[in-house]
Amino acid sequence: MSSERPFADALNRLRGVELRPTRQRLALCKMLFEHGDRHLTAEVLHAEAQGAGIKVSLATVYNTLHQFTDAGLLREVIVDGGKTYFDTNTADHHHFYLEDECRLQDICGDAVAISGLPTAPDGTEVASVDVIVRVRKAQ
Amino acid sequence: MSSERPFADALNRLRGVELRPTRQRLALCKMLFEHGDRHLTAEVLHAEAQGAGIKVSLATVYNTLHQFTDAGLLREVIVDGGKTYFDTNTADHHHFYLEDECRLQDICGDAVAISGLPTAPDGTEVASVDVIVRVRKAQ
DNA sequence: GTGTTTGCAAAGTGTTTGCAATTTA
DNA sequence: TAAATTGCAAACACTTTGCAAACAC
Repeated sequence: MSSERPFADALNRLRGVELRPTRQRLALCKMLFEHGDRHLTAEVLHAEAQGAGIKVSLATVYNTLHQFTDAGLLREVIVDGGKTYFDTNTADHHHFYLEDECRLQDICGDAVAISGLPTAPDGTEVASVDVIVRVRKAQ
Repeated sequence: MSSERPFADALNRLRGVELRPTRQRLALCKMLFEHGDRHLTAEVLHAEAQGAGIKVSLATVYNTLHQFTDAGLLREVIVDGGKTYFDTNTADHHHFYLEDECRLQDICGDAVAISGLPTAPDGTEVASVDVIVRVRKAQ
Protein backbone atom coordinates (compact mmCIF):
# COMPACT_ATOMS: atom_id res chain seq x y z
CA MET A 1 0.00 0.00 0.00
CA SER A 2 1.17 3.55 -0.60
CA SER A 3 0.64 6.91 1.00
CA GLU A 4 -0.42 9.95 -0.96
CA ARG A 5 3.16 10.99 -1.69
CA PRO A 6 4.20 8.44 -4.28
CA PHE A 7 7.41 10.17 -5.27
CA ALA A 8 8.54 10.61 -1.69
CA ASP A 9 7.54 7.00 -1.00
CA ALA A 10 9.49 5.72 -3.95
CA LEU A 11 12.48 7.77 -2.90
CA ASN A 12 12.35 6.42 0.62
CA ARG A 13 11.94 2.91 -0.61
CA LEU A 14 15.04 3.18 -2.77
CA ARG A 15 17.03 4.82 0.00
CA GLY A 16 15.95 2.06 2.33
CA VAL A 17 17.67 -0.52 0.15
CA GLU A 18 20.56 1.72 -0.88
CA LEU A 19 19.81 1.93 -4.56
CA ARG A 20 20.50 5.26 -6.23
CA PRO A 21 17.26 7.02 -6.97
CA THR A 22 17.72 7.45 -10.69
CA ARG A 23 14.88 8.77 -12.78
CA GLN A 24 14.13 5.29 -14.14
CA ARG A 25 14.21 3.54 -10.80
CA LEU A 26 12.02 6.19 -9.21
CA ALA A 27 9.46 5.94 -11.96
CA LEU A 28 9.35 2.14 -11.92
CA CYS A 29 9.23 2.06 -8.14
CA LYS A 30 6.32 4.43 -8.15
CA MET A 31 4.40 2.41 -10.73
CA LEU A 32 5.04 -0.81 -8.88
CA PHE A 33 4.08 0.20 -5.37
CA GLU A 34 1.62 3.01 -5.82
CA HIS A 35 -1.47 0.91 -6.33
CA GLY A 36 -1.41 -2.03 -3.93
CA ASP A 37 -0.32 -5.56 -4.74
CA ARG A 38 0.61 -6.29 -8.31
CA HIS A 39 1.95 -9.18 -10.39
CA LEU A 40 3.83 -7.99 -13.42
CA THR A 41 6.16 -9.23 -16.08
CA ALA A 42 9.02 -7.07 -17.29
CA GLU A 43 7.30 -6.57 -20.62
CA VAL A 44 4.08 -5.40 -19.03
CA LEU A 45 5.84 -2.96 -16.76
CA HIS A 46 7.86 -1.68 -19.68
CA ALA A 47 4.72 -1.16 -21.76
CA GLU A 48 3.07 0.60 -18.85
CA ALA A 49 6.04 2.91 -18.48
CA GLN A 50 6.01 3.69 -22.17
CA GLY A 51 2.32 4.40 -21.98
CA ALA A 52 2.95 6.84 -19.15
CA GLY A 53 5.54 8.62 -21.24
CA ILE A 54 8.48 7.39 -19.20
CA LYS A 55 11.62 6.69 -21.17
CA VAL A 56 13.07 3.37 -19.97
CA SER A 57 14.57 0.57 -21.97
CA LEU A 58 13.40 -3.00 -21.53
CA ALA A 59 16.88 -4.00 -20.43
CA THR A 60 16.74 -1.46 -17.63
CA VAL A 61 13.33 -2.75 -16.57
CA TYR A 62 14.79 -6.24 -16.30
CA ASN A 63 17.82 -4.97 -14.41
CA THR A 64 15.68 -2.93 -12.08
CA LEU A 65 13.24 -5.73 -11.33
CA HIS A 66 16.12 -8.00 -10.41
CA GLN A 67 17.76 -5.35 -8.26
CA PHE A 68 14.45 -4.80 -6.45
CA THR A 69 14.07 -8.54 -6.01
CA ASP A 70 17.59 -8.90 -4.63
CA ALA A 71 16.87 -6.01 -2.29
CA GLY A 72 13.73 -7.73 -1.02
CA LEU A 73 11.25 -5.24 -2.47
CA LEU A 74 9.83 -7.80 -4.89
CA ARG A 75 9.38 -11.52 -5.10
CA GLU A 76 9.66 -13.65 -8.19
CA VAL A 77 6.87 -16.06 -9.01
CA ILE A 78 7.26 -18.87 -11.51
CA VAL A 79 4.06 -20.38 -12.83
CA ASP A 80 4.46 -20.49 -16.53
CA GLY A 81 7.55 -21.56 -18.41
CA GLY A 82 9.31 -18.78 -20.22
CA LYS A 83 7.75 -15.96 -18.27
CA THR A 84 8.69 -14.38 -14.97
CA TYR A 85 6.22 -12.59 -12.76
CA PHE A 86 7.30 -10.11 -10.13
CA ASP A 87 5.05 -9.74 -7.11
CA THR A 88 5.00 -6.55 -5.07
CA ASN A 89 3.69 -8.49 -2.10
CA THR A 90 6.70 -9.94 -0.30
CA ALA A 91 4.72 -11.28 2.65
CA ASP A 92 4.31 -15.03 3.00
CA HIS A 93 1.42 -15.98 0.74
CA HIS A 94 0.34 -18.17 -2.15
CA HIS A 95 -1.27 -17.78 -5.56
CA PHE A 96 -4.14 -18.59 -7.79
CA TYR A 97 -2.99 -18.75 -11.39
CA LEU A 98 -5.76 -17.98 -13.85
CA GLU A 99 -4.56 -20.02 -16.79
CA ASP A 100 -6.91 -18.52 -19.32
CA GLU A 101 -5.74 -15.01 -18.59
CA CYS A 102 -2.14 -15.77 -17.54
CA ARG A 103 -2.85 -13.77 -14.43
CA LEU A 104 -1.93 -14.23 -10.77
CA GLN A 105 -4.07 -13.54 -7.72
CA ASP A 106 -2.88 -13.60 -4.14
CA ILE A 107 -3.98 -16.12 -1.58
CA CYS A 108 -3.33 -14.79 1.90
CA GLY A 109 -0.78 -16.99 3.61
CA ASP A 110 -2.23 -16.68 7.10
CA ALA A 111 -5.25 -18.83 6.41
CA VAL A 112 -3.42 -21.63 4.60
CA ALA A 113 -1.82 -24.51 6.44
CA ILE A 114 0.10 -27.37 4.90
CA SER A 115 0.53 -30.50 6.94
CA GLY A 116 2.28 -33.75 6.29
CA LEU A 117 5.27 -32.40 4.41
CA PRO A 118 8.30 -34.60 4.88
CA THR A 119 11.51 -33.03 6.13
CA ALA A 120 13.81 -31.56 3.51
CA PRO A 121 16.22 -33.98 1.81
CA ASP A 122 19.50 -34.60 3.63
CA GLY A 123 21.88 -31.69 3.58
CA THR A 124 19.23 -29.21 2.48
CA GLU A 125 17.00 -26.70 4.17
CA VAL A 126 13.70 -25.24 3.05
CA ALA A 127 14.00 -21.95 1.22
CA SER A 128 10.32 -21.49 0.52
CA VAL A 129 7.06 -23.34 0.12
CA ASP A 130 5.05 -22.22 -2.87
CA VAL A 131 1.47 -23.23 -3.41
CA ILE A 132 0.01 -22.54 -6.82
CA VAL A 133 -3.65 -23.23 -7.39
CA ARG A 134 -4.18 -23.35 -11.12
CA VAL A 135 -7.71 -22.43 -12.08
CA ARG A 136 -9.49 -22.10 -15.38
CA LYS A 137 -12.82 -20.96 -16.65
CA ALA A 138 -15.52 -23.23 -15.22
CA GLN A 139 -16.76 -25.48 -18.04
CA MET B 1 7.27 -49.03 -12.37
CA SER B 2 8.03 -51.43 -15.21
CA SER B 3 7.95 -55.13 -15.78
CA GLU B 4 10.84 -57.05 -17.25
CA ARG B 5 9.57 -56.62 -20.80
CA PRO B 6 10.34 -52.98 -21.43
CA PHE B 7 9.64 -53.10 -25.16
CA ALA B 8 6.34 -54.87 -24.69
CA ASP B 9 5.47 -52.42 -21.92
CA ALA B 10 6.27 -49.43 -24.06
CA LEU B 11 4.24 -50.88 -26.90
CA ASN B 12 1.26 -51.45 -24.64
CA ARG B 13 1.54 -48.01 -23.18
CA LEU B 14 1.48 -46.42 -26.61
CA ARG B 15 -1.40 -48.59 -27.75
CA GLY B 16 -3.27 -47.64 -24.61
CA VAL B 17 -3.26 -44.00 -25.62
CA GLU B 18 -3.59 -44.64 -29.36
CA LEU B 19 -0.26 -43.27 -30.43
CA ARG B 20 1.46 -45.08 -33.25
CA PRO B 21 4.38 -47.07 -31.92
CA THR B 22 7.10 -45.53 -34.05
CA ARG B 23 10.71 -46.39 -33.42
CA GLN B 24 11.31 -43.03 -31.74
CA ARG B 25 8.26 -43.12 -29.54
CA LEU B 26 8.97 -46.67 -28.46
CA ALA B 27 12.54 -45.84 -27.54
CA LEU B 28 11.59 -42.69 -25.62
CA CYS B 29 8.72 -44.43 -23.89
CA LYS B 30 11.03 -47.20 -22.79
CA MET B 31 13.62 -44.76 -21.45
CA LEU B 32 11.00 -42.77 -19.61
CA PHE B 33 9.11 -45.53 -17.85
CA GLU B 34 11.62 -48.32 -17.50
CA HIS B 35 13.28 -47.11 -14.34
CA GLY B 36 10.61 -45.77 -11.99
CA ASP B 37 9.72 -42.14 -11.46
CA ARG B 38 11.75 -39.58 -13.34
CA HIS B 39 11.82 -35.83 -13.85
CA LEU B 40 13.39 -34.90 -17.15
CA THR B 41 13.77 -31.99 -19.48
CA ALA B 42 13.58 -32.48 -23.22
CA GLU B 43 17.29 -31.76 -23.56
CA VAL B 44 18.23 -34.34 -20.98
CA LEU B 45 16.06 -37.01 -22.53
CA HIS B 46 17.48 -36.17 -25.94
CA ALA B 47 21.02 -36.44 -24.65
CA GLU B 48 20.20 -39.73 -23.00
CA ALA B 49 18.76 -41.08 -26.22
CA GLN B 50 21.84 -39.98 -28.16
CA GLY B 51 24.02 -41.64 -25.57
CA ALA B 52 22.08 -44.86 -26.03
CA GLY B 53 22.64 -44.69 -29.76
CA ILE B 54 19.03 -43.84 -30.57
CA LYS B 55 18.54 -41.52 -33.50
CA VAL B 56 15.92 -38.92 -32.50
CA SER B 57 15.87 -35.22 -33.15
CA LEU B 58 15.34 -32.75 -30.35
CA ALA B 59 12.19 -31.51 -32.08
CA THR B 60 10.75 -35.00 -31.99
CA VAL B 61 11.62 -35.32 -28.32
CA TYR B 62 9.67 -32.13 -27.65
CA ASN B 63 6.75 -33.30 -29.77
CA THR B 64 6.74 -36.69 -28.12
CA LEU B 65 6.87 -35.32 -24.59
CA HIS B 66 3.91 -33.10 -25.34
CA GLN B 67 1.96 -35.91 -26.94
CA PHE B 68 2.62 -38.09 -23.90
CA THR B 69 1.56 -35.27 -21.63
CA ASP B 70 -1.67 -34.70 -23.57
CA ALA B 71 -2.31 -38.42 -23.41
CA GLY B 72 -1.89 -38.41 -19.64
CA LEU B 73 1.30 -40.46 -19.55
CA LEU B 74 3.35 -37.53 -18.26
CA ARG B 75 2.82 -34.43 -16.23
CA GLU B 76 4.52 -31.09 -16.76
CA VAL B 77 6.16 -29.40 -13.81
CA ILE B 78 7.16 -25.75 -13.85
CA VAL B 79 9.63 -24.70 -11.19
CA ASP B 80 12.22 -22.75 -13.00
CA GLY B 81 11.60 -20.13 -15.63
CA GLY B 82 12.71 -21.15 -19.07
CA LYS B 83 12.82 -24.86 -18.40
CA THR B 84 10.13 -27.50 -18.50
CA TYR B 85 10.33 -30.72 -16.53
CA PHE B 86 8.29 -33.77 -17.43
CA ASP B 87 7.35 -36.08 -14.60
CA THR B 88 6.63 -39.75 -15.22
CA ASN B 89 4.58 -39.87 -12.04
CA THR B 90 1.07 -38.73 -12.90
CA ALA B 91 -0.40 -39.52 -9.50
CA ASP B 92 -1.40 -36.63 -7.26
CA HIS B 93 1.76 -35.51 -5.53
CA HIS B 94 4.07 -32.58 -4.88
CA HIS B 95 7.75 -31.70 -5.25
CA PHE B 96 10.92 -30.70 -3.59
CA TYR B 97 13.00 -28.57 -5.90
CA LEU B 98 16.71 -28.76 -5.16
CA GLU B 99 17.73 -25.35 -6.36
CA ASP B 100 21.46 -26.03 -6.31
CA GLU B 101 21.11 -29.02 -8.59
CA CYS B 102 18.03 -27.95 -10.56
CA ARG B 103 16.55 -31.30 -9.66
CA LEU B 104 13.06 -32.40 -8.61
CA GLN B 105 12.14 -34.97 -6.01
CA ASP B 106 8.65 -36.32 -5.38
CA ILE B 107 6.66 -35.70 -2.26
CA CYS B 108 3.94 -38.29 -1.94
CA GLY B 109 0.57 -36.60 -2.15
CA ASP B 110 -1.20 -38.88 0.30
CA ALA B 111 0.52 -37.52 3.36
CA VAL B 112 0.14 -33.85 2.49
CA ALA B 113 -2.96 -31.87 3.39
CA ILE B 114 -3.61 -28.25 2.59
CA SER B 115 -6.25 -26.44 4.59
CA GLY B 116 -7.61 -22.94 4.49
CA LEU B 117 -7.51 -22.42 0.76
CA PRO B 118 -10.19 -19.99 -0.35
CA THR B 119 -12.61 -21.07 -3.07
CA ALA B 120 -11.53 -20.48 -6.66
CA PRO B 121 -12.22 -17.01 -8.09
CA ASP B 122 -15.70 -16.51 -9.56
CA GLY B 123 -16.29 -18.33 -12.79
CA THR B 124 -13.25 -20.57 -12.37
CA GLU B 125 -12.63 -24.07 -11.13
CA VAL B 126 -9.49 -25.61 -9.74
CA ALA B 127 -7.39 -27.45 -12.31
CA SER B 128 -4.59 -28.46 -9.96
CA VAL B 129 -2.88 -27.57 -6.73
CA ASP B 130 0.88 -27.62 -6.94
CA VAL B 131 3.10 -27.42 -3.91
CA ILE B 132 6.76 -26.76 -4.53
CA VAL B 133 9.13 -26.87 -1.61
CA ARG B 134 12.29 -25.13 -2.70
CA VAL B 135 15.31 -26.36 -0.82
CA ARG B 136 18.98 -25.54 -0.98
CA LYS B 137 22.19 -26.76 0.53
CA ALA B 138 22.06 -26.20 4.28
CA GLN B 139 24.63 -23.52 5.14
C1' DG C 1 35.66 13.85 -11.59
C1' DT C 2 34.58 9.15 -10.39
C1' DG C 3 31.91 5.41 -10.16
C1' DT C 4 27.19 3.98 -11.24
C1' DT C 5 23.54 3.41 -14.34
C1' DT C 6 21.46 3.39 -18.80
C1' DG C 7 20.30 2.02 -23.58
C1' DC C 8 21.24 -0.26 -27.54
C1' DA C 9 22.03 -4.06 -30.17
C1' DA C 10 23.78 -8.52 -30.15
C1' DA C 11 23.86 -12.90 -28.17
C1' DG C 12 21.78 -16.58 -25.45
C1' DT C 13 18.44 -20.17 -23.94
C1' DG C 14 14.79 -23.14 -24.31
C1' DT C 15 11.01 -24.13 -27.27
C1' DT C 16 8.01 -24.22 -31.45
C1' DT C 17 7.00 -24.38 -36.36
C1' DG C 18 6.91 -25.21 -41.59
C1' DC C 19 7.70 -28.34 -44.72
C1' DA C 20 9.90 -31.98 -47.56
C1' DA C 21 11.30 -36.66 -46.87
C1' DT C 22 10.32 -40.85 -44.50
C1' DT C 23 7.75 -44.26 -42.15
C1' DT C 24 3.61 -46.72 -40.53
C1' DA C 25 -0.61 -49.25 -41.09
C1' DT D 1 -0.94 -45.68 -50.92
C1' DA D 2 -2.78 -42.55 -47.71
C1' DA D 3 -2.10 -40.57 -43.51
C1' DA D 4 0.93 -39.87 -39.71
C1' DT D 5 5.50 -38.90 -38.16
C1' DT D 6 10.15 -37.29 -38.45
C1' DG D 7 14.20 -34.12 -38.92
C1' DC D 8 16.08 -30.07 -40.21
C1' DA D 9 16.65 -25.37 -40.05
C1' DA D 10 14.53 -21.23 -39.31
C1' DA D 11 11.69 -18.65 -36.31
C1' DC D 12 10.26 -17.59 -31.76
C1' DA D 13 9.61 -15.44 -26.98
C1' DC D 14 11.81 -14.03 -23.23
C1' DT D 15 15.93 -12.76 -20.94
C1' DT D 16 20.83 -11.49 -20.38
C1' DT D 17 25.12 -9.27 -21.69
C1' DG D 18 28.91 -6.01 -23.40
C1' DC D 19 30.09 -1.68 -23.84
C1' DA D 20 30.00 3.32 -24.90
C1' DA D 21 27.40 7.33 -23.56
C1' DA D 22 24.86 9.64 -19.85
C1' DC D 23 24.05 10.46 -15.15
C1' DA D 24 24.32 10.88 -9.83
C1' DC D 25 26.91 12.21 -6.12
